[in-house]
Amino acid sequence: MLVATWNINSIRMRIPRLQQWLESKRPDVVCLQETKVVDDDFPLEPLRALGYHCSYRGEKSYNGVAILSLAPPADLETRLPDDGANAPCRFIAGTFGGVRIINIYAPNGSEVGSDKYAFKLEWYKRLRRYLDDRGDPQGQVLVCGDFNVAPEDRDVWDPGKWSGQILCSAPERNAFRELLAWGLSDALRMLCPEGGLYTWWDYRGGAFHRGWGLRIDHVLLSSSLARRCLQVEIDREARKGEKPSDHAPVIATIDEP
DNA sequence: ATGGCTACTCCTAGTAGA
Repeated sequence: MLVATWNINSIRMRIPRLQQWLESKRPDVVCLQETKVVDDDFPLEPLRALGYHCSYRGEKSYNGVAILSLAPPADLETRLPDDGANAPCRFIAGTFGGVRIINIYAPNGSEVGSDKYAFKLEWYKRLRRYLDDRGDPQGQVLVCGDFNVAPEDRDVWDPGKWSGQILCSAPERNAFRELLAWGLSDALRMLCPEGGLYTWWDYRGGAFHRGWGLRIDHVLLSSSLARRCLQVEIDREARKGEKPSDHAPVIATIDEP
C-alpha cells in the first residue's frame, strides 16, 4: 500500500502536475494540503478520470485538505470534533484497507509569540486530544500531512539560523513530540537517520537548488504499521521544473498484513 | 537587515505562507 502526503499549494494551479504524478506513482492514498478551493470548485473530474475517489473540505483562498484514494473511504471525518463552525479546514480522516488515515495541515504559526503561534500550539493540543479520545494506538493508525514543524536540527538546512525560529522553536518541537508520545513513529526517521532530507524549500532565492530546505511534512505510524513500513521516499523530482509546489511529496510503502 | 516567490482575492495591492 502506497500512502503519500503532499502540500500542493493550490490544487487548481497544480492539476496538470498532479495528474502526471498520479499516473506515474499510482499511490493508493494521497493526502493533500493547501488545496485552496471551496468544495463546489474542487476539480473532481480529472481526478475521477484517473480512478481516484475524492474526499475533501476546503475554503476560499486558504487551507483546505483532501484525500484521493483508489478505494472509497470509510468513516470519513472532515473536522476535529472541537472545531468551531468557522474553523479553518485543516483536518480530514478516513479508513482505507483497515488503516485509519488522518490528514492534517497544521497551522504555520507566523512568528514565535504571535496570536497565530498560540493558535498553532493549541491546535496541536487538540489534535493530541483527538487521538486520545478517538484513536487506538494498538490499531492501524497513520497521521500524515504538513506539520509545519521541523522536529530536530537534522531536519533543518541551517540550524543556527533557524534556532528558536518559527517551525523550529522548542514549544513547537515539544508539541510534535507529544503526538509521537501517543504511540506514533516518524516513518522517515525510522528508516533514514541522515541529515539533508527536506520536504519544503522557499520559492525565493533559488532555495531548492541551494539545498536550503526544511523537513516539515511527515508520515507518522502506529506500531503495527511501523513494523510493516518498507520504504519512505521524499519525491524531490516533484519540486523541480515549471510551477512546482514549494513542498515535495512524501510517499510511504506499507506491506500488506 | 532588506520576505528578494507564489497564489490568493469583490484583483493591479495587500495578505499569507514557512
